[in-house]
Amino acid sequence: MLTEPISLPVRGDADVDLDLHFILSDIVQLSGRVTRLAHRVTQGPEGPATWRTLAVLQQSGPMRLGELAAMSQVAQPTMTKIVAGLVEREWVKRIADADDARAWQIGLSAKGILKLTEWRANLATALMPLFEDLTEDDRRTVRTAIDILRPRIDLGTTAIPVAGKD
Amino acid sequence: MLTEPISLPVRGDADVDLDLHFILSDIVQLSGRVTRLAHRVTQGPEGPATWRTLAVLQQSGPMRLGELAAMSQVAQPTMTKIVAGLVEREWVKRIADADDARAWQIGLSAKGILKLTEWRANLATALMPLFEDLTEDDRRTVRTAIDILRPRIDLGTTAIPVAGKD
DNA sequence: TGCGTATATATAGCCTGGCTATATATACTG
DNA sequence: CAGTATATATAGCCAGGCTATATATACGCA
Repeated sequence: MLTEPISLPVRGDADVDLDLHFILSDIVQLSGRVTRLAHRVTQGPEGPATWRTLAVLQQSGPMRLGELAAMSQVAQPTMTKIVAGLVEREWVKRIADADDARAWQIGLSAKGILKLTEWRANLATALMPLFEDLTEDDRRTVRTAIDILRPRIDLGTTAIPVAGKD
Repeated sequence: MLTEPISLPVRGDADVDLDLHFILSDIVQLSGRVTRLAHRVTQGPEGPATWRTLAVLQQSGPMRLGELAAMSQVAQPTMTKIVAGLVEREWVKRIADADDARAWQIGLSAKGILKLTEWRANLATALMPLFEDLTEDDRRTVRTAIDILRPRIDLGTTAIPVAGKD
C-alpha cells in the first residue's frame, strides 16, 4: 500500500460514533455492501429490483402499479418495465380494476410466492456461514436494530421529498 | 385492497424472529430499501456503484483496479468502466505501478474526497428527519448492530463463493 | 350531454452499472 | 527466450434507473 488510509474525522470515539450523521452514513454504506453481496451470492438474471418488488407485494398485498412504484421507490415507468417482466414470468398477475379501467391491481401469483421464498432460502443459506457464530445477544441486538430502522425507512418511502421533484 | 397480505411463516414470535434465516432475509430486504432510498434522496447522475467505490478507496487507501473490483464486489471489467468515469471526473487518479507495468494504483484525489464527503453530508441531512427521535439507547443499539455486521460483510467480500464462478 | 382537465399506465429514448468472452500487454519461469 | 500466467481493456449484451410524452379513462361542471 502506498499511503495511509484516508479518514477525515476521528472515528472510534464513542461520541463521534453515536453521532446520527455517522450512524446514517454507516448504515447506507453497509446496506450498499449487503445488497451487492446478496445479489452476488444468488444467481439468476433477476436483479434486486425484482425481489424488492415481490417483497413489497408480499408484505402489503395486491395494489396498483403506481402504488407499487411508490412503495418500491422507483418511478412509474420503471415499475411498468419491472411488472412487464414479472407478468411474462408469471410471477405476478394483473387483475383489472373494477372501479377504474385505467388501472390494474398487481398481485403475487403462487409461482411468485414460491420463487421469492426460494430466493430468500438460497440467500440465507449462502450468507449463513458468515453469521453462524453470532451469539444470542448479537442476534437480539441485530433484530432490535432492524425493528428500530424498518418503520422509519418505510416512512421515508412516502414522507421524504425525492430529489429532482418539485 | 383486494386480499389479505400474504405471509407464510408466523412472524412476530420471538423464536422465529431470532432465527438466523429470518434475520438475514430481513437485513437484506431492509438494506435494499435503504440503498434505494439513499440513492433517491441524493441527486446527480452518480449511482451507488460510484459511491461504493470511493468509500472503499477512502477506507483502504490506493490499490490496484483488480483489488478494487474485488472489494467493491464487482467483476473487473465493471470496475474498469467505473474507474474510467471517475478518472474523467478527476475524482481518482491513476498512479503507474512501479513494480508492474500492467497495473495501476487507483487513489482518491482531493476532489474525490470532497465529493464523497459532500454526498455523505447531503445524505445524512436528507435522512436525518426520519431518525431524529431515536433515543440514545436506540442509537447505541443500531451502532452496535453495525459493528457486529460490518466485519462479517467485509468477510463475505473475500470469503464467499460468488455464484456462477467455478 | 359533452367539453376540459386530471389521472393511470404505456412508450420512447437515454444513461449507469452489471455480466461474460476475449484481446492485449506485461510478467514470470524453465 | 518460449510458453504460460496475470493485469487491465474492449466488445457486446442485459437489467433497471430516469425524463418527457402519449394514450386512455375518469371526473367536474356548464
